[in-house]
Amino acid sequence: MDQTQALDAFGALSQETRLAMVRLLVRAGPGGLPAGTIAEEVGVSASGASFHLAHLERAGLVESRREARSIIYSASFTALSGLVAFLMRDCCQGHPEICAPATATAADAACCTPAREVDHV
Amino acid sequence: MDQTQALDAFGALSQETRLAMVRLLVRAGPGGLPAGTIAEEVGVSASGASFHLAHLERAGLVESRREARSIIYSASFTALSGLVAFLMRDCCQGHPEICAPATATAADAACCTPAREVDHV
DNA sequence: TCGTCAATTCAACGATTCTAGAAATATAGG
DNA sequence: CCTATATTTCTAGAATCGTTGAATTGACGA
Repeated sequence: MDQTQALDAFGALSQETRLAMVRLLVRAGPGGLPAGTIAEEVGVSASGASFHLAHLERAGLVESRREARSIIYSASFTALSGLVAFLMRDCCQGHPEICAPATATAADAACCTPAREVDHV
Repeated sequence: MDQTQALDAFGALSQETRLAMVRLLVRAGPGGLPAGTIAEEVGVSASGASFHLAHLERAGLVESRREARSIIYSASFTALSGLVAFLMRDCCQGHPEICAPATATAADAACCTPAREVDHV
């Protein structure tokens, strides 16, 4: 994730409807959800949902696939984790003590395995 | 960091000049930099810099203090780490395997101490 | 107090973004 | 082939954002 991609990602996440969509899709998991369900869930019109989902897809934060009559959108976990990494790199830059709270929070979320068990990417 | 604060933070970071300012201030460390230096460094007019710095301050990402004739801006490491935590929480939600790469990247940056040495915040 | 330097505020303008509804496209079933 | 469903595309208008230059405020030294 370079600065330009991060800029696009931040832009995409800086809008209430789109942030809600991403959070919804993260909760939904890799299976994703059809556009219509997303629209209903976040409370926007079909065309509005399409506009924002297209924006998110352009920014690389979600992916889409057609499935019969529906188009299924799912969160791009690769992009999200890349964005976290971008923020961490910048935030940590020479300030070890700073990032620790964030890492601790992640540990609190009881989902992130310790870094030492993970191969460097 | 709640959703509204995150929204403001993303909005603040979604603009080239402002992202550059934050990165500059992170590099500068807690000591910060005067507005004039920031303006020169990122290549914008004095009033433009003031506009964007005010925006960043409203979003809580930077802090300011007067020092003689200058106003010194510095990054809010608390806010930045809060933003990372927000993203981690959402990103990790039920997907342990996802956040690991981000954590690994942070470890690569050779700046984040292992979470177990840190008190939960 | 006056002049100067550092920074902010203000006003105007162009550009981008968001929203809403109508029309178009793609898929499936009868 | 016709109809219904799911979604996107198009168009237009309102709102927000970013930039610029001029005017203003605050702090300092002579």
